[in-house]
Amino acid sequence: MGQDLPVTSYALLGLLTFGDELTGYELKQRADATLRFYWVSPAMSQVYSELARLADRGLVLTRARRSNGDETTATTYRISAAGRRALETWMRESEPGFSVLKHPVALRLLLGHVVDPETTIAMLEAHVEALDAERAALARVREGLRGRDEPGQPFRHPSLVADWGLDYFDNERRIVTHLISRLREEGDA
Amino acid sequence: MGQDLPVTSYALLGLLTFGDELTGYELKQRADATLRFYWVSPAMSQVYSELARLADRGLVLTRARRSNGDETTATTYRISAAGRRALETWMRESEPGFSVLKHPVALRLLLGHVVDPETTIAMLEAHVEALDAERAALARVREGLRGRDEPGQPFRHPSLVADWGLDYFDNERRIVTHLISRLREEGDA
DNA sequence: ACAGCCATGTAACTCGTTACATGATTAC
DNA sequence: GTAATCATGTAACGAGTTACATGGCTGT
Repeated sequence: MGQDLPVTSYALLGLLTFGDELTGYELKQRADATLRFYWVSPAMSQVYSELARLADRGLVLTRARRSNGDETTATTYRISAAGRRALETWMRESEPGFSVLKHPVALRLLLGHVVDPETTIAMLEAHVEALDAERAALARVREGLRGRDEPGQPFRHPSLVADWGLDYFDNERRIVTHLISRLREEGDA
Repeated sequence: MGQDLPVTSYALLGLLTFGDELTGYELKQRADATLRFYWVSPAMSQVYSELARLADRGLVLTRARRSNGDETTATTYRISAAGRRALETWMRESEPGFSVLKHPVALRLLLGHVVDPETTIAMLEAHVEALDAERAALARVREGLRGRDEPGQPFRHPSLVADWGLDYFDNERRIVTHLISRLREEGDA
């Protein structure tokens, strides 16, 4: 039956459990706003192909929207009862597995002996700036959940995850800043 | 010339800059010990195909080891001068890009409204255990670098990255433990 | 009129995985 | 003798990307 799907499929399906009905385009935007921080935001083309597969298996239902005359320009998707069951079974019965981190900055620091110290320091400084920008983007998302983020409310769990993410960014910034000063001290010595 | 390679190729090439000569098998072990925490440890089969590609481009040099009679059972790889240049150019001239995190536990917490609170709490508790195990594995790696981890010594940078990783694990544990108590309080209310 | 966003998809391709296949050496 | 580890690869496949192609609608 519910032949196993990749995690990204379930992730997209999960984004449809917040009570609304979205176009592929809108789903991509939601993924960019949330999923991106903890998983990946699939390319536009993949969003469409995943939705097609989910529809194929009856896990989402489609509806034509905005029919002007004969032209149908948009299709919206909503999760089906079977989709909810499949998602719940997946959550309950499969192992999450451990996180996979692809951290190009850490990788390059590992190989720091290949370049001069200034290059490494500059890279870490740029990383701090990037972290600040990402943190700010997540903070805006978090703010958007205010008012519906209490226990029992619809965005309770998204808020918890966003708080986790913000804390992660704060800690990462602290570590990297500390690494920079360690490297600077070596340079002066 | 140095047609662009995927990051994983450069990562493997970088693991050969620590002054020794390894078989594919040994390189995989080194990747499991280090790369795994900040990047990915490629499958055995990919290690061999990446090495073949690197050799093809002259970035690594091969040598037959352990020839008993006529049989050659192992090939070792070392980085070439061209390989060092290519790696340095890559480090200096390409943008690292931002980290990609695939965090199945965060993803499932995001969708916590789909299952009952106990399921979510149990998942987070299992995650704490997994974190402890990973932290311990990294701590063993870090210990193995003691004595060669001072500024100017060969494992300086690997040590910095390992310290970063340990700090990350500590912080993650703290956050997740806190999330568990938040969820528990809600359950009691 | 033109830019930018909304909206949908196809095609080609690469990365990386699992499964499979083989065989030598070492430890108990 | 048999299990684990060392050692090397091939083949099939799937996930996910970029590039390409198309067109409507909205604001200036």
